[in-house]
Amino acid sequence: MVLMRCARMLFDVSLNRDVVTWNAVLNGYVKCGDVGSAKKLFDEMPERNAVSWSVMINGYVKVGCFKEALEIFNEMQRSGVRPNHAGIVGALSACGSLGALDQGKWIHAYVDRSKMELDTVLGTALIDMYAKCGSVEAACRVFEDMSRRDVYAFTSLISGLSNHGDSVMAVELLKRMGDEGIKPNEVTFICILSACARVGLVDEGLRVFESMNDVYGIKPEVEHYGCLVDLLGRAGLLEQAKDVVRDMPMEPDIYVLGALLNACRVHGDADLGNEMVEGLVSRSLDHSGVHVLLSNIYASANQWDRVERVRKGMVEKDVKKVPGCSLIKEGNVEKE
DNA sequence: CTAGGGTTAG
Repeated sequence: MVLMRCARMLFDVSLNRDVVTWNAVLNGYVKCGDVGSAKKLFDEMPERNAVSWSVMINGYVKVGCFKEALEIFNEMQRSGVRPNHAGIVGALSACGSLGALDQGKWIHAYVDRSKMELDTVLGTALIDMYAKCGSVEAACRVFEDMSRRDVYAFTSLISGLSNHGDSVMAVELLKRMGDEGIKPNEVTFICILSACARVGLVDEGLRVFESMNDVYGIKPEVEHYGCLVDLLGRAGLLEQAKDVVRDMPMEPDIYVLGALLNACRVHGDADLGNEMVEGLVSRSLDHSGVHVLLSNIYASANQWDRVERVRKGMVEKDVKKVPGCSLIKEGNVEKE
């Protein structure tokens, strides 16, 4: 933040300001997450090239303003500047988040028409866009069209297949990665494990979890334990899920416990849910989502007096939580 | 080659 202000001052007094320099400052604002200042500067620029536009597009994507990102992309088309790979990738990512399939298809056609090379980054962006827009078939086609596939491309398709319930294909892709000599990473395993959890492929999921360390040399992190607890919990194997939480080599985080609580809700084990929440409070782990889950557990078990107690406790805790939350957020921003 | 780009459970 402070560095950015210094950079801006230097920029303002410098005499030799070409597009490259303007873009560097523009990019500085975007890196700080300050798209507002970036847009102001962008509007003042005497000359803009493809990089200027792509920085703005990706700046909006980064802060979740996907509509604005697509508006900038369209404006770029009107102004006659040809988009570069980065601009296309940013626009595709916005399409995926908005579920804008038609716009995404148009961009795909544009990529083909202008003979842009389908490299791993552009290919992954297309796979991701199609998968998020609900067209897994198109995502698969792009995947096969690519001349080279890396771990991002594989993981993106695995995630897409998983979200559409095709977990068997997702696990098969893990095997295919081996055939193509691509090493899965920690993100790949999160996608595979959650694919197995979704459709109840318990044995397959357990095998994959074991293989992480044994075959691929990747130490499971807390996120992977969260998937494992979810896998067992959804299948109704509450005791095994509880054992995992007890024996895991690190402190369970809110998602691990959330997965276990959710399993309690689905399988109607209000007592285990209650036991867990007491554990949570004693370790001062707190999250409003836990209270929502807990009250759903009691509701499923027809224990309405307990639902009421959770509701009261929630209100109290949420009031206490507000200053703490804002402190943490400010701390993070100040680090920049 | 440059200022710019892709995957994540709940």
